Amino acid sequence: MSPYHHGDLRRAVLTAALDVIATDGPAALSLRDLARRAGVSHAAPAHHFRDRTGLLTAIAAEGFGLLAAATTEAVDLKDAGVRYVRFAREHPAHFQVMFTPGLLRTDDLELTTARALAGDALRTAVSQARPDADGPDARLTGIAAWSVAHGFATLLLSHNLDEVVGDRPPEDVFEALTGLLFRPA
Amino acid sequence: MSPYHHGDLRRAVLTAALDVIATDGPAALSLRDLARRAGVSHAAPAHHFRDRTGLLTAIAAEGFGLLAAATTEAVDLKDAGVRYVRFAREHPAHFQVMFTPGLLRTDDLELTTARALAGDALRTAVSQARPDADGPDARLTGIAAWSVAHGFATLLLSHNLDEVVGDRPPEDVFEALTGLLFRPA
DNA sequence: CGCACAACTTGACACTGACAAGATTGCCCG
DNA sequence: CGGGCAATCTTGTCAGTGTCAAGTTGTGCG
Repeated sequence: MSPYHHGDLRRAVLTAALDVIATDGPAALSLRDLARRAGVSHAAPAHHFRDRTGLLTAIAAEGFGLLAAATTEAVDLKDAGVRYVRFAREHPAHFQVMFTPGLLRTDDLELTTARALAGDALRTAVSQARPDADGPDARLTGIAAWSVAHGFATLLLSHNLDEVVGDRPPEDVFEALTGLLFRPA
Repeated sequence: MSPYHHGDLRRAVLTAALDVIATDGPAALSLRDLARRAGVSHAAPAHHFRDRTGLLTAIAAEGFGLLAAATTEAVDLKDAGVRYVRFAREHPAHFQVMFTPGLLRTDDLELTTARALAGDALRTAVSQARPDADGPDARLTGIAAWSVAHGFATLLLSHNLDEVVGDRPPEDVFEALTGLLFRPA
């Protein structure tokens, strides 16, 4: 079961890639550099991921799995949003890659199933919050909630909220923000 | 004033770059390819943009300028949001680059001033909507509105709303969405 | 007219992703 | 227990890229 030479090269390359992406973005990623970090030859990673796109696709699929797991445990819609933001903060590399389709093999089976799983978790949270409105209204509510959480998370990771958030936990700011949103203007 | 050989190589490279980014993302961008498209030697673009980062920084700065111009004309906060979404849809390459700091020279003067200008336009729209609440509450309102619009725009460009939006103008969907958001739950 | 400067070219180097072919190692099955 | 077999990894190579240095060409200005 366990590979022989390195122990688990696949995992090693993945974590090294996540490290690079989290600090310098996906553009700074180099397969040869990852190979060097793992102490293997330059072509070894290709055997596990096929190519650069394959590696990023694997990361995205893993990310959607983690996101689905986190979201499923939410007690209500606001909690789901908080968990979404927390996921983005704790797994910035996954998050960034997940929503950059230009880097991915979008028809990959593992990726599409993981993404569907995460989508189900979100829809469940929405239907719990508004059991009355099924149909198009519920779908719009889902997009609204998703947009708020996703926008906040994205702006957070792109360092556009640094001054406003300060040293507070971003999830607290987000929670305050949602309370503001669902009040009448 | 006008360059001699090409006419206006700077603009030609910029528009070619925007074209590539809009269809295949910033990762697919190659300075040598842009030079070929413009019919110049491989090192010609460097003279105008210094390097790859410089080109992307110039695109981001231009994008913030365009966004500021569009947002300034908004009549109220909802309109500002609609314009934000429309900007993302009409200038997807700019938008994508603007919010990927890993690709940019973040301390570039043109970039920071253009970004500040766009920020002012947003804050003005927020203060028009809520002239009573100045202070931290207004800042939170600004982030909330920004998050909704930015999240919707980002999900739209990453093709996560394709089925829901269908062939309707995305701005209409966004407008319906905001109406839903500012009602009490 | 000629001169300084901006715009562009040519050439080179290190690095990268991808592919092909060979070597090594652990595992399975007879 | 041992021999083949497949997975894992290596070595070598090729085209393409970004970037730098140095040379060329055209242009406007004094």
